[in-house]
Amino acid sequence: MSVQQRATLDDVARLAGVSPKTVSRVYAQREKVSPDTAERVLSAAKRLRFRPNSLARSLRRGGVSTTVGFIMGELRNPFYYTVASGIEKALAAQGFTLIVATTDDSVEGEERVADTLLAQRVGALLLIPVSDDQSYLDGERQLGTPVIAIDRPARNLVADAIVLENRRGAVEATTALIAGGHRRIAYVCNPASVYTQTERVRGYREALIAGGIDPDPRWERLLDDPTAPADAVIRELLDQPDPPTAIIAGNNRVCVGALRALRDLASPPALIGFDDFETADVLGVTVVGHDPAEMGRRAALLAIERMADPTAFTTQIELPTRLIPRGSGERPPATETA
Amino acid sequence: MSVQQRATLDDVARLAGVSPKTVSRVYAQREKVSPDTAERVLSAAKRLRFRPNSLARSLRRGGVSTTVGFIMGELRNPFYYTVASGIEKALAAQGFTLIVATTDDSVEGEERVADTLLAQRVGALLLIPVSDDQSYLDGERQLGTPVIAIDRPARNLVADAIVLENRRGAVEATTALIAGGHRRIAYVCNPASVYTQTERVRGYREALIAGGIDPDPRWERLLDDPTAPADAVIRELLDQPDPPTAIIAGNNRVCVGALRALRDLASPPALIGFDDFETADVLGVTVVGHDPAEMGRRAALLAIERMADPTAFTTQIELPTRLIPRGSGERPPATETA
DNA sequence: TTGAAAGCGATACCAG
DNA sequence: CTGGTATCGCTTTCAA
Repeated sequence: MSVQQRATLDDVARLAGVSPKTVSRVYAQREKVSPDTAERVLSAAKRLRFRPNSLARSLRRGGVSTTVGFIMGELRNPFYYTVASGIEKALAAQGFTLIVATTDDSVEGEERVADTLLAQRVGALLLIPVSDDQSYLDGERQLGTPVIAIDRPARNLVADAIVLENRRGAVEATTALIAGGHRRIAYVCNPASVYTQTERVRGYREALIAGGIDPDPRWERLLDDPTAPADAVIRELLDQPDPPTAIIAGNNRVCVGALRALRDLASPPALIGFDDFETADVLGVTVVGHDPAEMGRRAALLAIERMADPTAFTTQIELPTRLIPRGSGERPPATETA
Repeated sequence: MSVQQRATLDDVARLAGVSPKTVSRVYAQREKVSPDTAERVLSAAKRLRFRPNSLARSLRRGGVSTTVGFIMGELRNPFYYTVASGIEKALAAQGFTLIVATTDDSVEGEERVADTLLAQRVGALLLIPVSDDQSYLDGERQLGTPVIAIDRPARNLVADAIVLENRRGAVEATTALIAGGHRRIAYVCNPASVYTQTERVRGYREALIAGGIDPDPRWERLLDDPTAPADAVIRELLDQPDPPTAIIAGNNRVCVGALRALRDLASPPALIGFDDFETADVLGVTVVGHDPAEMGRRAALLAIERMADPTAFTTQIELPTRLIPRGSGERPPATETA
């Protein structure tokens, strides 16, 4: 079984009886070639099963890269992959391909995979920051590789960012619970020391104060322990005297954990989750929803724009959230004397 | 704001006072360089923020590609992205990067993105076949690019495949329902004309016959209409006289649809889904589970193996499924006279 | 409209 | 152990 050679541009040129450059022109958009020769070239290319090598094309200094890198925590997280899906679609529509790399949400992982991606000479780098310091990317940025942070802004780095209106979303959820008659409203999240959560916690507290309620640490569970199971945390929260009558889950992980903890309760507290998830409607879970795919799409479009002009000013784009009532958030507080 | 140049291997060589080839050796594993010069080179590289260009490295004829392409239907489908996650992890562990491309489950899409990926000179191509003819990849395979089909075998192409024991899983589910006293057991899937479903339907029918029950078209809904909402199909199924007392959902989409249709029923039929999903335990759904991440991992490992030796014989690997009882599948048939 | 020659960044071959 | 030289596949001047 003989392994043949791959046909190159020169092979095509030879067969078509033209110069390599002419073949190149045929494949380059908006370069003039007489229709006659173009056809000769194309048929030769077809005969040889020629496929232009985009590696070689990108090699040239300042050559156009056709790839974009995306660094994410892990592919199994619904939020992450939905963002990835939005990115991929938007890129593909413009002829770019997506290289994904995951960090397992670890700080070392982030820098390591960034290195790999940059070695591939991606035209732009999209990332959901894990580390609280992206200054290691500054050299690359100065070299002209645009960096776009998603979901949380980059730290110590000039970069565009696409984030959510986290604070506003939290205010809306909290206000709705207050309007529903709740006074003891808990907020649970894990991890807590990330941008999205600090913003959401801030909104939660602001809304409490606006509603005439003093924020109380007893109702806050701001964890930073990847191993802490959310359902256990929720159970502990509800086991205290004077338990909260409503819970806001800071992300979908915690929300699913809360569902596990609440499923067997006779009169469960109200529950509002952050981030929508596929079976939330079946489960009747009220959430602060947003559109992760749209985040990805916007990030990809911005990346393409920046690749065209890396010197432009960077911006931070905030995407809206909206409260989606499905039942769990509309439960009234259990009557005290029941 | 001046855009600087990226440091090259030659720059590093110049600064370290050695030849380019020596720098190259430092970065190539298992090439002998005196520790003294190696250190000089590395410090020079660091000063210049040098990052080897893997594009240039792969350009050389027979050069080692560091990328693997994965063609999938769409990134939002839990099954697909879990597979992708397994692939990515396994690849990253060995220094490869993953390029993903999605087809929106369309036949034209598959060939189009395969083209893009091959233009990137991926070292191997993994795909979940959509088209029923992958012969368009044969040229590339002969050129030495291994192709690995996941979930369903490739058609008209010599390629490795990693699939599930679909038939066995369907037999197990059906047999369990029969053992539970069910006689009218429905099977619903959409799309139906894909390998996994034809296998599962076959297993379903075999198990019925083995249990002394004649397969009956009235209980089969083998759809091929992407727009048909699963919940409507289930409702229609249950509305007929003499409705089934148990339903097997051929994939997770249909299963979630079934949940929507069944949620308000007083005495819902038993339900077993194919494919596990995140909130299945919360919802108490019995499923024929498997491990999509493991499929991805195995596919990636096989790809790496084949890249090292593309002339090896191809194989088909079957991965096990297992019935996970969670309640919905254990419901007894409603008493006829209730 | 077409072609010749140089070069992108790294590696392999063969000497030293 | 180290260094020249050709080369991978394509694109960009600059001429013709």
